[in-house]
Amino acid sequence: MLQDLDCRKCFVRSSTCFSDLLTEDMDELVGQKISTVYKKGQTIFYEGMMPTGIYCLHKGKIKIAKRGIDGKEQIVRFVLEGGLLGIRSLMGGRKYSASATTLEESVVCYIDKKTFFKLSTKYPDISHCVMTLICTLLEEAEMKMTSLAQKHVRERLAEGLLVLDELFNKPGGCRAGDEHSIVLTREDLANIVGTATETVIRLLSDFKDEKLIDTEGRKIILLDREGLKKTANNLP
Amino acid sequence: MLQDLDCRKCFVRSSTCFSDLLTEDMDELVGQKISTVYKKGQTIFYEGMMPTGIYCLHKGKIKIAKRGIDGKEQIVRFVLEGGLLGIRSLMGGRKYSASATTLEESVVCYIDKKTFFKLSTKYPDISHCVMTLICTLLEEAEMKMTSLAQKHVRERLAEGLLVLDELFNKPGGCRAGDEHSIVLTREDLANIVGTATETVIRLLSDFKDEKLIDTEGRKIILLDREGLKKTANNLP
DNA sequence: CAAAAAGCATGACAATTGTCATTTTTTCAG
DNA sequence: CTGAAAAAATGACAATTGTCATGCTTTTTG
Repeated sequence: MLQDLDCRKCFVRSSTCFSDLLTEDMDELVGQKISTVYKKGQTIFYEGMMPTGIYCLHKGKIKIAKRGIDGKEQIVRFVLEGGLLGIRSLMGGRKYSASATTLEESVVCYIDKKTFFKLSTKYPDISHCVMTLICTLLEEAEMKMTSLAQKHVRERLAEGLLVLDELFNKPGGCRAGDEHSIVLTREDLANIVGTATETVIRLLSDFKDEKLIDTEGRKIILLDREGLKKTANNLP
Repeated sequence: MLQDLDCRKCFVRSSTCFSDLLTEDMDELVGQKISTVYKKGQTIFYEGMMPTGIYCLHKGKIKIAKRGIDGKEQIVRFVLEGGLLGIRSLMGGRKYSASATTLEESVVCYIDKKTFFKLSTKYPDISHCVMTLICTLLEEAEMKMTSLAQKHVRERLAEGLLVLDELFNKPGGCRAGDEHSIVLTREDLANIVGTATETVIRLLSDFKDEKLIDTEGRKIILLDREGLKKTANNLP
């Protein structure tokens, strides 16, 4: 647990639902929230647990994944700095339907549901922000459903690489915005795209032969994003 | 267009977000809403259009489907009597990401977004109901993503039949609640499950040989739901 | 009610993808 | 920095699924 994180000075707060709070409410938030450091690979909450609040990601990267068939996991989405964890389950009044696991050392702030609901009742902007977020997630989920249902693995992998690049290397992002690279295990990639690890490895080799990507150990560097769009069968 | 539908007497209203309105607001709703009859196969809104309000389904069945690869459609969900159409797009302030098409003759009431937002601001229950609805849709979408990513077509089809049966034949539902049957084209089934029509046809023959289902023309009758659960690889 | 259209069924074959086994390489922790 | 553990790579083969072509049946509609 960390004592010295002050939301008032939090550099990701402007990109969260809590960007505009009155001083008194900000003080309450600072007093209530509990910040915790998680090491790489640690799990913040597990599928099946009942939420008692929400988590706001101060630093790090999180994967949200469901238990699938025979213990194989399905990665549903990622959360980056400034993002909320567990909001869908809390708002829907349901158990977590997926677990949240860190991809790297991360700092997470827990906000009690009582505090959160009090704030969201007082600030319509918070409710609105949460509603917009969940609507976006649903739209993305439906797009992904369509890809999974209709595209071949090769197309889905190309698409997945492009989506991950957009997500992890966006200009305002946390990392060197210039290099278009992705660092994930091939197993995680397989669990995003919905295929076997071996298939991902083989297809990545193909992509490499076709000069679409390059690899350095685990790291995948996108060389030809237009080419990837074509192989992803993404029209524009 | 229909003139004589009165929300105050609407027999599905109790199952909608508008179950409790003051008389004055109910009067306004009756005045504002526009009811339209759509014939089987007609489309209420198209993917890509900007929503200007929401639709409430008074009577009938609607499929919500996205344009996928090479014009193949992906059925994202169904809406039954009392359900809302286009709510995700309206709340998210985005274009429709899917189209809504009737599966049978249907009566749909259109509510202007101004009226809807006015009501939802006045009645927190409406906002809450909408939030819960969208959270449920997201949870379902993520489950479906996992199935599409991890299960074989055979398992997905068995699962799909069970889900459709739950949906269309629920006890309080509109149809003979006793017969567990599904009436959809094999193409629609393929577009739910994410496969080719021929594969659905072949697998349905297999299921018939295995006494899991029976068919009468287009109609599919579920004979052995426990057996279907097993072949769907659904544990409980 | 009958014609036209839409949907269903089936066969043959090819392409895609999964599985398992083994070796090599990279990553991580002490 | 180094050794153990995890991940990546590769081969061989089998199973699943998609595609195309064709004929038959059911459904729809005037």
